Amino acid sequence: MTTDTTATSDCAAPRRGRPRSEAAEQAIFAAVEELMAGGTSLPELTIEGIAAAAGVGKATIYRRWPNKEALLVDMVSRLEEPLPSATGSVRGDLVAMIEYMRLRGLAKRSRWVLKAALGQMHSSPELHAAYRERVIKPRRQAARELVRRGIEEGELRSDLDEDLVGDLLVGPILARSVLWDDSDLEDPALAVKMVDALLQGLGGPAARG
Amino acid sequence: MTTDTTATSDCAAPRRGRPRSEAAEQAIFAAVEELMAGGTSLPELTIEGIAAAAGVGKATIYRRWPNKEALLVDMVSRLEEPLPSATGSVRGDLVAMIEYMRLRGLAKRSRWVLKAALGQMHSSPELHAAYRERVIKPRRQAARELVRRGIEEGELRSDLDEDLVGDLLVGPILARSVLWDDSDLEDPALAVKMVDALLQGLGGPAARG
Amino acid sequence: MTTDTTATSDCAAPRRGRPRSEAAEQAIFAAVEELMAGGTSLPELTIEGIAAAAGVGKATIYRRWPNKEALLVDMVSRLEEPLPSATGSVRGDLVAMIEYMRLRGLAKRSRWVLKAALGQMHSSPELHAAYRERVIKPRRQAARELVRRGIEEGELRSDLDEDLVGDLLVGPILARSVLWDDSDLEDPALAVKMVDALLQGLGGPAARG
Amino acid sequence: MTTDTTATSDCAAPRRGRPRSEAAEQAIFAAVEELMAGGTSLPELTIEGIAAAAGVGKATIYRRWPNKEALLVDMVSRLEEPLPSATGSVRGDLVAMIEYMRLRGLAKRSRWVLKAALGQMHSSPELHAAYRERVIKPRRQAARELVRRGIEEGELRSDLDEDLVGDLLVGPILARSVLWDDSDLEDPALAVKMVDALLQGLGGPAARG
DNA sequence: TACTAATCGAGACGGTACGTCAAGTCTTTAA
DNA sequence: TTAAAGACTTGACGTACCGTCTCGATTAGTA
Repeated sequence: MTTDTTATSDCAAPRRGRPRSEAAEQAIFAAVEELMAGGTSLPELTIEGIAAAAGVGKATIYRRWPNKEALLVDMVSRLEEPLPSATGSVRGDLVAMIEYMRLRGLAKRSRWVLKAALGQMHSSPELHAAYRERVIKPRRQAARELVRRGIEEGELRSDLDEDLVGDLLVGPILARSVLWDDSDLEDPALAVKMVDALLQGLGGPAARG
Repeated sequence: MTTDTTATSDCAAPRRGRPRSEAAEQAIFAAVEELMAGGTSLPELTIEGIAAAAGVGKATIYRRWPNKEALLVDMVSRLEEPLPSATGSVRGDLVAMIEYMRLRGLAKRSRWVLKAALGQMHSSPELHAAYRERVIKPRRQAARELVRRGIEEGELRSDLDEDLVGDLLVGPILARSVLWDDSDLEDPALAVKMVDALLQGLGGPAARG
Repeated sequence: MTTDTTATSDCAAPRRGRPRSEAAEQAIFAAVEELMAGGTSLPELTIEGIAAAAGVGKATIYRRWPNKEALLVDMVSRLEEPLPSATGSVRGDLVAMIEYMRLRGLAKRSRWVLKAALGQMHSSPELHAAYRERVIKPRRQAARELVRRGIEEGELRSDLDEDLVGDLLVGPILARSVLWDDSDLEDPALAVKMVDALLQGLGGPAARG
Repeated sequence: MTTDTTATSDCAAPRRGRPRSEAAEQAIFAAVEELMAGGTSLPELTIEGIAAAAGVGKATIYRRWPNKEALLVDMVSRLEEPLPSATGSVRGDLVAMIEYMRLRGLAKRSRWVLKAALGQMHSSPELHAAYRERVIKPRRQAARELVRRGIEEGELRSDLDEDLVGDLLVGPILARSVLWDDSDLEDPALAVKMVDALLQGLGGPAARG
C-alpha cells in the first residue's frame, strides 16, 4: 500500500533528493496507535489529528498514503505476523490457527485496526481489494493448505470442496471476533471445542442413524 | 431508533401544528436508496446530499434521526423481514435459514445497507448496540432456538453449547456474505452443502477410525 | 463588489431561507480594521485570521467575497465619502480637493486600505477595473468638472486638454500620498502652495520673458 | 539587495568551495521574465514555480535572496538605466526625463516589474525602503537637480521649494504610468504638453489679471 | 593527486493558509 | 408546529508554498 518508491529494494536508479524519514513514519504509526488507544473513534481519527499527535506535517502523511483508509490498511498488513503452523497433527494445527485468531481478536491493539479496515474498506474498491489481498487471502490460503494436508493424511474428509471446509473452520471464529462481541471469545478452550465439534459433526443420534 | 414522537400510536395528547409529512420520510428513504444505487460510497453519502436528492430540508432529516448512522440502522431494521422458519425438519429449517442469508447477501438492495451499518457501527457504542439489538441478536436467537429444537428432536448433538453450535452454523455464511466476496455465494446448493457437512462432520477416516 | 444578492434592494422575489447577518458583516469589517491597525502587514492579513478575529466562520466570508482582494476593494469603496466641493471660487475648490486628498493620505485608517487595494489590484484584471471604476474614476471625474468650471469662469486656461489639466493638478498629491513618504504630506499649506504654483506656472524670468 | 558575499569584489579572503553559478542566476531572471510574460499574476509567481521554470533548486534562489520581494526589487534596480539628461536647455531636459518615464511606463517589460515592486513594497518596511532608495530617490534627485539648474539659469521660478517643483513635474506622469491606464500614455507629445503647461501655468485670464 | 569546502539539482521536512465541503444548529417565510 | 430554504460556527479536507534541511554529485581551490 505504501507509495514509497524505495520500497522495491532492488531499485537500480540512484534515488535523488532527501530520502523519506523513517522516524516520521514510525511517529505516524505510533500516533495512530496512541490515539486509538485513547478512545478515539474511527471517524474522529483525522489526518489532522494524527499529524498533530505525531509532530509531523500533514503533507508528510499524504506523501505516503492517499488517505486515512490506505494508512490503516497499511498498518493492518504490517502487524500481520506469519500464521503459526506446520508442527504436529492437522487437528493440532487447526486448533493453533483458530486459537491465534481468537487471541488476535481479543488483543486490543489489533482489534481496532482490524475492525477499522473492515469497516472502511467498503469506501473504495481498490482498498477493498488491497485488504482482501493482504489480509483475507493469506488466511484463507493457509486454511486451505491445512485442509489439503488434512485430506492427504486422512484426517479430513476427501469428498468436500476445500474452500468450503476452510470457510467452515475459519468463518465462526471470524464472525465472533469481528462481527460480534468480545465476550464471545473469552473461553480459552474455544478453539479446541470448535475444531472438535466440526471434525466430529453436529449431527445427533437421529441424523447419525 | 426513530425519534418520531408520533410513532407511538397510542399517544393520547392531540398533536398540534402541522403534522409530519409521510411523503418527506419516504422521499428520504428513496433518496438514500437511489444514491447508493448510483455508486455513492458510504462516506460520500452525506446528509446534505440526501436532503438535496430528496428535495427536503436538512432539519427535516435531523428532526427524525440524530445522525446518518441512525438513519441507516433504521433502514436496516425496516427491511428485515421475519426469518423463514418452523416448517419441516430441523435440517430443512437450517438450510432455509442459511439459504435466506445467502440470498440476502447476494441482493444488491440489502448488501450495501448491511455493510454500511456494519462498517459504521464501530463509530459509537450506542449504534453498535442498536445494530446488535436489532439485527444480530434476532438472528442468533432464531439460530439458537433452531438448535435447541434440533437437540430435542435428536437431530443435533446434545453435548455441545447451544451458542457454539449456532455460531458454527451461521458464522461461515456470514463471513462469506459480509467479509468476503460475492462470488463465494453464487452456488445455489451452498446452503445444503454447508449444513450437511456440518452435521456429518469434517473428520476423515483417520479421525473417525 | 459585494456578491450579496440582496444588495439590489428592488428585488421583487420574496427572499427565502435565513437572511445574511448584518452583524457578521460588520464584525468582519471591524476585524480587518483592527488587524491592520495592529500592525498586520498585507500578506499577513489572512482570511483565516480575519475570521478568527471577527468570531466568524471562514465560509461566512467566502459567501460574501470571492477572495481577500475583493473584500478590500469593497471596503475601499465603502469608506469613500463624497468629495467636498462646489462652494467658493474654483481656486478655493481646487485647494479643498487637494487638501482633502492630503488629509486622506495622512489618515491611518484610509492609508492602508488605499495602498492595499492599490498594491493588490494588479492581481486580477476585474479587481483592477473595479478599483478604477469605484475609486479612481470618480476622483478624476470630479477634478475634470472642476477644471471645466474653471475654464468657463476664466480662472483656468482654455487652450489645454481638460484631462491633462486635471492630472497635472491631482497627480502630484497622489504621488506623494501613495507612492512616496508620509513626511511629504505634513505641510498644512501644501495644497495652497501646489495650486498657486500650478496656476501661476513654474517658469522663471527667462521663460516668461 | 543581493546577499551574495562575493558581490563585494574587494573581498580579501580567498573564497573556497564551488563558486556560485552565474548560469543559475541568469536562468532565474529569465524564468521570472518568462513567467510574468506568460500571464502569471504576482501572487501566482512563487519561488517554487520560478525554481521549476529555471531548472534550479529552491535553495539556489534562497542562497541569493531572502524572499520573492527581494528578488523583484533586485530585478528592478538591475533594469534601471541611467536617466538621460544633461544636454540642451532645462526645458529640453525636463521633456526628455518625462518622455523617458512615459516610454518606461509603456514598455511591457518594465511595467510589470515596476508595478510588482510597487504593489509588494508595502509588505515589509525594509523592502519599502530599498525600493525607495533604489528607484524613487534617484529619480527625485535627478528631478531636483534639474530644477536647481533651471532656477540658476532663470528658466524656473526661484521662489518655490525645489522638492515641490520636482513633484509637480514628476507626479503627473508617475500617476498616469503607475496608478492609471496605459491609454493615458499614448500621446507622443505628452511630455512637451505637460512641461509647457507647467512652465506657463494653468491660470486663465481671470487669474492672470 | 588527493582533500576540503561550498555549490548544484532534487525533494522531503514541519508549518501555515488556502478554498471547499459537510457537520449540526438557527432563523427566515409559507403552509 | 412543521416544511423548505439557506445562513450560521466549526472543523477537517486535500493542495500549494513557505523557508529549511538533507541527500548524492559537482567543481573549484589548497595541500
